[in-house]
Amino acid sequence: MTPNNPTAEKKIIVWFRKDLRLLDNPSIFEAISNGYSIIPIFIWDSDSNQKWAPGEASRWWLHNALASLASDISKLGGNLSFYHGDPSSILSKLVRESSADGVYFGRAFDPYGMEVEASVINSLRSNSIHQQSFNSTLLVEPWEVQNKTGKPFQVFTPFWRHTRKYIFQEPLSYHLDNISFSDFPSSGIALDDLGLLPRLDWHQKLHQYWEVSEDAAHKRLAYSLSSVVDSYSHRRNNPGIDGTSRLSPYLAWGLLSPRQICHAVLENEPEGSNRGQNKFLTEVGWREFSYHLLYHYPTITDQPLRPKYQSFPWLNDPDTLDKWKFGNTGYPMVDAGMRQLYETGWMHNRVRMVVASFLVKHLLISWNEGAKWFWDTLVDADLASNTQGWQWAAGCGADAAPYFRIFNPILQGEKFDAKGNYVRKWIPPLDDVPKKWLFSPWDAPKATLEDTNLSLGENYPEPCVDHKFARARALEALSTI
DNA sequence: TTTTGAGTTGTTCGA
DNA sequence: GTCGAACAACTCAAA
Repeated sequence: MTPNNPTAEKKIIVWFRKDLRLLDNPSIFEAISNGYSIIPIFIWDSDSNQKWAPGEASRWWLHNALASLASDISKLGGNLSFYHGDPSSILSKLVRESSADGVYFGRAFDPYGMEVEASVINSLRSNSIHQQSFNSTLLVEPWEVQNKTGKPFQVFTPFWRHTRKYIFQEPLSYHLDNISFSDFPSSGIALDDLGLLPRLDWHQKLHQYWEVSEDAAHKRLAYSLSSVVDSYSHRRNNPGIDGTSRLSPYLAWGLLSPRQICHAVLENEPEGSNRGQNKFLTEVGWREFSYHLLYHYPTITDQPLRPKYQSFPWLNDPDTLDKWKFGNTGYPMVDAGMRQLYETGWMHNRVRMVVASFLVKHLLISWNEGAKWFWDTLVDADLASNTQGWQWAAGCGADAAPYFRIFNPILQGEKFDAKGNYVRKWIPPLDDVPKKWLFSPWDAPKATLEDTNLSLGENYPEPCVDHKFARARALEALSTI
């Protein structure tokens, strides 16, 4: 569509969704390529009735990411506008008012995002408004990959064998100075009026742990390249050190693209064949795999991928669930993880597996409960990865792991937090407890504990379940299905 | 269609 | 303390 007056400014609306960045953004690239000035907007379209509406920590991150994006845009002479409501009607109205040529946006792959998108496409089409969508968040879109029988993959390794080649992509090349923003005045509302920040101010503390901006994402990426990637295959398992990328929250709202990450890693080692690099890139692959699964099996957010798990005899035990949520199970490795999560909005990946296995197998509480809690408390909450991770832990997902794999929370601590830095950091009463009893303090002789600050049942709980008993009970429950 | 090989991240037991 | 086997047979991908 061309404007009636060729000398008039050509305008396009860029609808930011889960791609809150200026670099490597296909909507922006396309706008530049076509000589458009951009009207940048964000629409908050969730309400409390919507299933899997972003959780509290995620909204905190979103709020700050939007503030940062708005500031970056204003430095370039633009103005990011915010709207609250139904994207279809907002976009149609905005195109009319601004006489923009149309709308560019990134595609979604989660059930709700796709529903919104379908309705937007219909509504714009029926109003003869030009719209174009792009892949702005994945290396490869879920429908581009299939196995030889034409079906979606359900096992990671063959999936990655087919998709790994997509790591060799160049980020889109353009200069920020070449972006031109339209001076169309904002008809939106203030960021604060989107109501993203939780009413309780527990989120205030998150600021001390996270810098939320596109710049910060690149700083962290640079740190990962210098100090994480090469030693990733072993250091990533130790939760007491800074051995992981911590890029997940930046990826979740698209402050960084997976393509940017892969490209940066491969600049040092073009084949990506160094062990640490390969492992690191494989984690990006797991994110892709999670989206692949969510797209092809959208019910897995709530239902097990393996149907026979529908009859699993989960326990309904709110009191014990609460102990787990707030880090009071009495198992230091589990509690350290849950406390780190509640305090910082993030948990080390190794510990996520331990706490998930504990909830699902030791406590026999449904993975749905764990997924909901993570969804609400993680700053990196991502529906695809969260769903995939929890189903994996519960054994009902796309993973052929044998069912008898039950993490031993004591051994996991001894193995991966060998020095005890991690549990001591998050559970101060354990400070003086000797290493031998650090992960199972209830086994320590009374005399040993007398020399420490630890007082079981007072400043740290007794274990809420016996490991041996719980393991046997889990195997028994698993044998019933 | 049938068959075969292989599968992110583990634990326990006994030699 | 270390090491290999058993756990118990499942599901998917590909030949």
